[in-house]
Amino acid sequence: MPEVPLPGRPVRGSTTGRPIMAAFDLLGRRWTLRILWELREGPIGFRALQQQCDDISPTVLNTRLGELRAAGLVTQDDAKAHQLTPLGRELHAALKPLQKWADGWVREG
Amino acid sequence: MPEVPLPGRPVRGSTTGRPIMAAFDLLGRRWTLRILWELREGPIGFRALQQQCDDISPTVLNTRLGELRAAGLVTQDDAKAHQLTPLGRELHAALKPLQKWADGWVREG
DNA sequence: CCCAGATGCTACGGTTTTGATAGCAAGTGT
DNA sequence: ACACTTGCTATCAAAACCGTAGCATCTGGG
Repeated sequence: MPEVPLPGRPVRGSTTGRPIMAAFDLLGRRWTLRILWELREGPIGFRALQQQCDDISPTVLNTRLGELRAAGLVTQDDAKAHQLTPLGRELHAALKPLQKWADGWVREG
Repeated sequence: MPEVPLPGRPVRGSTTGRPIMAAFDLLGRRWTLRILWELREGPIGFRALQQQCDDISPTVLNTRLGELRAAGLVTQDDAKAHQLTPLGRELHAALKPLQKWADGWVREG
């Protein structure tokens, strides 16, 4: 896995360690936002999640899940199902305004 | 420029045209979130913006600015300075909760 | 027990994105 | 005229991403 961004440490594109920069690095990777989004309904298996994500390639899905786990946003239970941690759920909540914005984008853009 | 995501049309990773999916595609490209963030203080020239963004390569910066313009989030004035449109400012506002979340990430993660 | 099908992933190779560096054309100041 | 800045493009290399195949494990019959 190519270096997981965490707050308090330098990340791709910023050496300051500012948390928002770590978030930008993490979320600026393809599929990351989408995966977080699709995890909102609770625990889900690898293949089911893959389908929810429009058949994302298993390579990338697995990489992203690893990053999200390392970042403390996702866990995997005994049955191998993936789900959001409390922290992950908070992030999902923080993305709600984004959805609202996107809906407005249609009309204005 | 490789296909700018817009709401209402298929994008990378989703054919539904759902606005949030277009947003995920756009924001899931490297540097996009950061650039929006650094534009918050008003009009800024290309090279100054480049420096704000930790010396992002001009190739990518220019590509991203083009995408953001096509998406209606950024404009360029007569003096070539780049700035957020009203829509862009709304998006920036919608990202505020993300910053707040990131600050909490430090403590919990 | 044996087989078929499902599940969680990993290996591999090719394509696309991203990036570093150099540098040009136009504008500014002196 | 001259140096310097600014906005950006060209070129090539590195990294990320993707599609496909397939292996190992598990589950549910029969």
